[in-house]
Amino acid sequence: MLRISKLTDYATVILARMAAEPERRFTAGQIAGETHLAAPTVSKLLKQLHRRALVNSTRGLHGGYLLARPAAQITAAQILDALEGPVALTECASSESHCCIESSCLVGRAWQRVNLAIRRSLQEITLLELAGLSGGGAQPSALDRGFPVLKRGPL
Amino acid sequence: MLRISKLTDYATVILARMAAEPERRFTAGQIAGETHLAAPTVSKLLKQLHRRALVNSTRGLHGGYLLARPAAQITAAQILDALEGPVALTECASSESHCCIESSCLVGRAWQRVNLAIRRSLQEITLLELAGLSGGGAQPSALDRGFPVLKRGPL
DNA sequence: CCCATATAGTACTAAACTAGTCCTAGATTA
DNA sequence: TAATCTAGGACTAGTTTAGTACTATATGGG
Repeated sequence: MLRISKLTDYATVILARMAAEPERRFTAGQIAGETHLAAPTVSKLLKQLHRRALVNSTRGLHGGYLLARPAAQITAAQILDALEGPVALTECASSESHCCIESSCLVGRAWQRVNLAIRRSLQEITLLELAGLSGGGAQPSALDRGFPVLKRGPL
Repeated sequence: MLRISKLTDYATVILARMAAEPERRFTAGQIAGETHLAAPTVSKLLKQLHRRALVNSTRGLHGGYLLARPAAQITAAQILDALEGPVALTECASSESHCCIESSCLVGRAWQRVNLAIRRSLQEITLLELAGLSGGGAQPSALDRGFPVLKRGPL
């Protein structure tokens, strides 16, 4: 039903790999080898993640990539936004669209709210949890505590 | 970020229109005219909705379509399933896929859970709410009561 | 100074999917 | 039996996605 693109999925795999060794500087080739993803694809995605400030990069010999901030501070929503942009569930849910049936459309607002709800849920999921590193501490993760993922509260 | 196809969106528009007059038998042409959607598209979608048992049809003169059950008993999840199938957020979240990086993939399970969470939220939204007909009674809708949309409870 | 190793950015191609159209067949009723 | 409706499938054009290739730029070591 709902889908994220393969590339976005790959990006989470890449970021999860990096999250597992936060101190290590990875080259694109290393990540490709260790995740079994194609090298050019990994490279392309890392560039994009860099542009969106999810990873830091250093060029040249001994260069590579590092997470821009701790995995606990990177959310699923940020990753999706970085790769797929602020696209919405439906076209008319995006900012400046004007679909031609707008006047007779009863549904638009409802989808927007569903959309917002899903966004919120994705904002509560961190890379730490996506990477399966949430630790099992006293503080259960959004994914583990049964569920929100969505928070109660005013829309 | 997340997207449903235009056709799915159209389908909700169609169903919402029908929900507004539950007693009335609509022809495909009427719905097209009243929603400003293209007639062949409406026809195609209604056929599909019929196959998935969301609407009843009668052929012949004075034939047409009716909702198969009250709008309150049709959920957003059912509509999405009818049109887009049980596709999942990622490929590996679907039933019988085996992606080649499975062994080194840390992320799969997490996406599956996110996926499930979103499904649940969609199951709580009825066509009545999508159509903006939820009435404003004493019982606030899933969309209006601030939010779940996701229910607390074990995953 | 020059070369090897990295990332940065852009352009391009092939494949897959989506949206939309058209045509033929079957059912119902006046 | 003719008119009106749905059923089903085939087909086409357009868009999006995934993947590749190429050039430019930065860094550090011999």
